[in-house]
Amino acid sequence: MDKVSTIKDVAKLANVSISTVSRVLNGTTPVSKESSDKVYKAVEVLDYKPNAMARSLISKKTMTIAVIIPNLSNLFFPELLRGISKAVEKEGYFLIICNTDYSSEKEEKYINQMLERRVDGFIIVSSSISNEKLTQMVKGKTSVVFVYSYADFGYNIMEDGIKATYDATKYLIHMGHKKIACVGWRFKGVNVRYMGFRKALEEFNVDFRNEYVIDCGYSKEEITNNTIKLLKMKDRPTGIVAFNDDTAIAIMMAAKNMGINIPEELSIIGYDNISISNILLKPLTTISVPIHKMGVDAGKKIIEIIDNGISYSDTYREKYIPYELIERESVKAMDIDKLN
Amino acid sequence: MDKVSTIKDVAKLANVSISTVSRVLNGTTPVSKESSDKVYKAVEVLDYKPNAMARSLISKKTMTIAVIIPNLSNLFFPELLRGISKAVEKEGYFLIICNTDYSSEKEEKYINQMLERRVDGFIIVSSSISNEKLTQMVKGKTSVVFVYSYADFGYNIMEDGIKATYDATKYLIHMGHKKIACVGWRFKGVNVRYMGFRKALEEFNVDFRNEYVIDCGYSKEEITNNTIKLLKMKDRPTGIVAFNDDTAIAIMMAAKNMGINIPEELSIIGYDNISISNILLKPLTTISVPIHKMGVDAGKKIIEIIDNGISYSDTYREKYIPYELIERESVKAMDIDKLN
DNA sequence: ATTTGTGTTGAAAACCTTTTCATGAAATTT
DNA sequence: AAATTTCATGAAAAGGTTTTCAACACAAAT
Repeated sequence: MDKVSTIKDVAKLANVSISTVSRVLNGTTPVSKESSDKVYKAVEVLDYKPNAMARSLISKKTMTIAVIIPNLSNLFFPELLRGISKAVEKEGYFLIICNTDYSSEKEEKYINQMLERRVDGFIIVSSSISNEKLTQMVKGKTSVVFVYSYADFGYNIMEDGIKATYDATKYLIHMGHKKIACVGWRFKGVNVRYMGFRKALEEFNVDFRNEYVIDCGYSKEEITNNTIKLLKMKDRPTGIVAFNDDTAIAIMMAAKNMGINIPEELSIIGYDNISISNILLKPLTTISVPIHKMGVDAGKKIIEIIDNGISYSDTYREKYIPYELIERESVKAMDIDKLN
Repeated sequence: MDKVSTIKDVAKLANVSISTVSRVLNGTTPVSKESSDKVYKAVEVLDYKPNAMARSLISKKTMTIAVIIPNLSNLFFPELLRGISKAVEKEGYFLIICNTDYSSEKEEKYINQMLERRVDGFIIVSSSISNEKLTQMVKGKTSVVFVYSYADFGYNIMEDGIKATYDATKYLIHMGHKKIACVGWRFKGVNVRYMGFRKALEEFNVDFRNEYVIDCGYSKEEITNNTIKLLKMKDRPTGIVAFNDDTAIAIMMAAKNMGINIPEELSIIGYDNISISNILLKPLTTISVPIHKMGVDAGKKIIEIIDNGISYSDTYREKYIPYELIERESVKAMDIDKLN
């Protein structure tokens, strides 16, 4: 590679001091036309590009935001990313992407590395790090916006997940379903979606069955395998609450391969309303969350926090993001005679 | 925010010199156990994190790769990104994402900014910058891998686009279609997909009609509008070659809304085989390209180039990426009696 | 007892900027 | 004409590291 030139080279070629070069390039102090002309010419000739790192070292700003995100396969995340990207790029910030693969070790490692890079802020999506650890690692050290994370500090963005899943489950119940399964992930810790699911069953007196709650993490294979197992049960469910659309889609595919018709023989309700959910084999009935807008909000917010040096020492949330249930074609009312 | 501590603070607290701290942290030179113990303790107490920028300033490595990508909405790109991310993260590199929105001005701006940031390398996807400009901007200055870009220097990754589109079109022809449209973008410059399309028509003596070539850029709205116009023609095509799956999907949706059945009344063949193309309303027949693998390849290659300081002054391509035509359900053989 | 070698260490230069401070010249005021 | 203000400029410090060089203490070899 060609040697890249420095401000020194420019100064020498233009026959002025380093400070003068800096001044004309940044417009900080007036400089004589004569000098600035010489500088511009030298910059042109040398194709000089100021070293952003040296600059950041002084300004203590990197114009970089780290996005900690579990995965890029579930379309939810790229869609969110798109929103974030849109919001921050117009303010001149850049995004550095850290793919955690749902691993808390990786997440921890990446957060530390980003801290070393002195990024101006973090957008942490679906964190899998414990609250204590999170507090110890980032609280008071940098600006953070959490999306779908349950941190007890910092700015938090998400919808009311309990209520939303409650609504989804209620919908299935109201459509006459009595045998309702849920498939999702991370049932050990706090799981708002599971909580909403349980709450609805309880409130409407629908039997809860342990064998109807399917924990399959985030891998397509596991979802497929567990779904097959679930649907092979002698007394299989007539409705499934999937904790996200990605899962719902995998379930639909598994059902299709088993020759089970949706929604005639199996109803599915999803969660997220990712952009493809309405162009599927069977358009998906789902909880719609304004993904793109959430991304934009997160992007705007992190910049606001950075600029104003706000620090949320307690959990802060302006309000829950609104969501809505979108009826499409993956859920069917149970036949009257089949009820019970 | 808390004041972040520097190597100086550590040195002072541990009562050793700066150099010693650096040495124990980097393991460059042996240090007495006594000293290193003190250093580790001080690091712990101060929660010291070395400033990556100061470090890069010396090492001249940022461990950062810029990905210049036109868009995040077309699923092709997140999928590619996933591959790139997978390949580079295991080598300790991070990705900075630059979303150009298909605008060459933005692309230029971002490339320059990334040059200022002294990223170790670039992966430029579907560039819309002219060859001369590209040469002037990056040739010899940094490591680059191009994906789907037609640069006459640097490492280039893509499949044989002419042949692939030729095959797609040929397929439609062999299925008995005589009235074939194509819908895509950027017809002014070099457009390999268009070239392949034309070549097939010519070779198999199928009428070429100017009103059957639809240029709609990359926006869903334009695709939808132009498709509606196309399908409202008195003598509308029976088959469409879409230059990518994203476009094919938009066409399918438009057709659906017009009450036109696919494939009975209209056949569509796509290009890319993005992961959702087989779970659509009508599973899409398409040219399958190993998107994820291409991403991985691009990631591996850029690191190899960075590490070995290779510089491809001419276009270099190991070989064209293999592709295949995947038959699904969006194309139908024309009825014999309808032929002609 | 002198030389040679080994193992630890600190001072200072280097990386590339921005910014403060001081200086000197020119222009303005008294 | 002297005093003051304004303007343009350069030298040097600062930002936080790594690395080179020199120095020192001590052990080993002559």
